[in-house]
Amino acid sequence: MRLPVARAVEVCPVEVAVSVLGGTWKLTLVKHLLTGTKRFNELGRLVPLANTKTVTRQLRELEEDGIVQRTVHPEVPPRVEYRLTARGRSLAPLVTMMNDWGAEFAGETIRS
Amino acid sequence: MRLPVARAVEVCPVEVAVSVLGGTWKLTLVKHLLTGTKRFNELGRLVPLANTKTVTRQLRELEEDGIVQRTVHPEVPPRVEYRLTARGRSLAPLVTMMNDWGAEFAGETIRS
DNA sequence: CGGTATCCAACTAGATACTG
DNA sequence: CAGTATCTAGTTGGATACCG
Repeated sequence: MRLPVARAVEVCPVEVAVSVLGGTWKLTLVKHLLTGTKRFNELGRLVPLANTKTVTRQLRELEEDGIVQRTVHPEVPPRVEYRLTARGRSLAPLVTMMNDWGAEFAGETIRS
Repeated sequence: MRLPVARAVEVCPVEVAVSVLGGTWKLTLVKHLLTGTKRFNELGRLVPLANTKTVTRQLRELEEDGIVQRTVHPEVPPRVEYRLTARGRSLAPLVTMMNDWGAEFAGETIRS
């Protein structure tokens, strides 16, 4: 995981996407951000199995990769907002497909 | 990674898909299998950065999850073929999207 | 509120060598 | 050919506590 883009693309562009999106919670975070700007603890509540450290790291990597934009509002108490960039919003169809495929898979698996 | 399906789906169906498909080479293997049945070393050559151990494990997990079917032909030398199941073929649109998105991402990233 | 720091367990991945 | 065995390095994730 986290192969440099330049190498990944030589093997296969699919690898690039896996490299950028492959963190355990990344696509779920993107999914929630597709419904609008969110604050840090809001995202944390939406992904209850991940702890703050994990959420922080994955958001920072998404930021580095230009998927997410982080805005700090200098207030007390602090307010930090996360929103998708244009590149992040371009993931909408992909997230929808993964969501549908995952729901289908879970339905079949749990029935059997 | 590799959250049990039953828990993942409670959080979000996207997590299910990530759990099943999130291995570093899994989607690339699926992509190559979409073009037809392949033998073990053929797949290995198509994913040159992964070693045999890694390819083996990821194929086995895909098999457990009903994405890939493994057929051993009792010959000398041995021949083992991997093909997608119906569930595996249902990933075709997803793989295409990831491929296109990855290519786009790499293009933008390398240019800048 | 939105994180960091620390420490630690578990898993992943790779190199290399070997086998039925 | 299609793996397995062994050993090791590196990454991910989690619990808990603390900070500006």
